[in-house]
Amino acid sequence: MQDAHEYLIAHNIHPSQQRVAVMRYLLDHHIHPTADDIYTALAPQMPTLSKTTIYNTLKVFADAGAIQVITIDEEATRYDATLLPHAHFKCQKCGLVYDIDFPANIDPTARQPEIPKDFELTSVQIYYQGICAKCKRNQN
Amino acid sequence: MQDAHEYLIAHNIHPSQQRVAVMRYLLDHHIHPTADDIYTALAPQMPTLSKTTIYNTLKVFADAGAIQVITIDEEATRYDATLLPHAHFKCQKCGLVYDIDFPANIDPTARQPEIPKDFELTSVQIYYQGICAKCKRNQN
DNA sequence: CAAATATATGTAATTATTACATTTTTGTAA
DNA sequence: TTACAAAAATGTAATAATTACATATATTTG
Repeated sequence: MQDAHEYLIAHNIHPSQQRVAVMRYLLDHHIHPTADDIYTALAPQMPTLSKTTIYNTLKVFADAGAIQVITIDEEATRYDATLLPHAHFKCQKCGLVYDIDFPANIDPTARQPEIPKDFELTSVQIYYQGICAKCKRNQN
Repeated sequence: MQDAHEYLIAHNIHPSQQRVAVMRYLLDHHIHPTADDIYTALAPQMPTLSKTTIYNTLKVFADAGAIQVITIDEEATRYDATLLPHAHFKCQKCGLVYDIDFPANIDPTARQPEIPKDFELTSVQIYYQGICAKCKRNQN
């Protein structure tokens, strides 16, 4: 559980009240929330909070490389403050997105040999889909 | 360049005129089109074609496992008739999505050891992002 | 303090996608 | 072939995520 304030400063992001709140939420809830999830969670304690602010803030974070943008879900973009490389698994029944260790033999910080040499690589995302254990158990 | 009609039958999909047209487009254009791309391309030759039909058709294809659904792009879902496992690279400048060979040491048809044993795996998508060679050259 | 800049807010627009009711086409059996 | 049922296609309207934009508030700096 890191300090959101420090984390923002470390990424050269001015730590406004709203930004700290959003970042704290992301650091404390590794559930890959959507913009709406974050807004719904924070709005009660921040009556003037605007959903546009959530979107603006997430864009600032993403542009600064402070969070990962996850597009595994067709419906809505999800966000993840964990920068350590890891993959994601989306359950097709319940919709939950799980963290998965990165495949041992892929080093996402290294150049991927399959990509043409004159392409510049910025990020690697690995998305698995299937059915999670809980949903498998509940199947009739 | 495969025959769309045969391809549909091989996947137990009734080959209506519209479905054949959509599948033919996907087989002939490996550009990872959006639903709108497909509609825009086919509408001139099929005056009664409806965009809803495009969406319905793509859902039928996806459910039958005849195409891949690609969510690398935040804006719109993209579709790919190539079933051979491969990764994708999205250029952050021009937005083009390129095909990339799958990492040699990942066999997507095999069980991925990082996933819990009681999870059922259906698909693996690997998405790279960065800047393609063409856009790098055109940078000023 | 005052001006400039950065950040936040609210409303309205945009747009991909889906829901749903209706129409058309296709397959089948009398 | 004709009639009926099922499948597929169509059009319109709704939904919902995201963005554009104008305005307001807060913060920094001279």
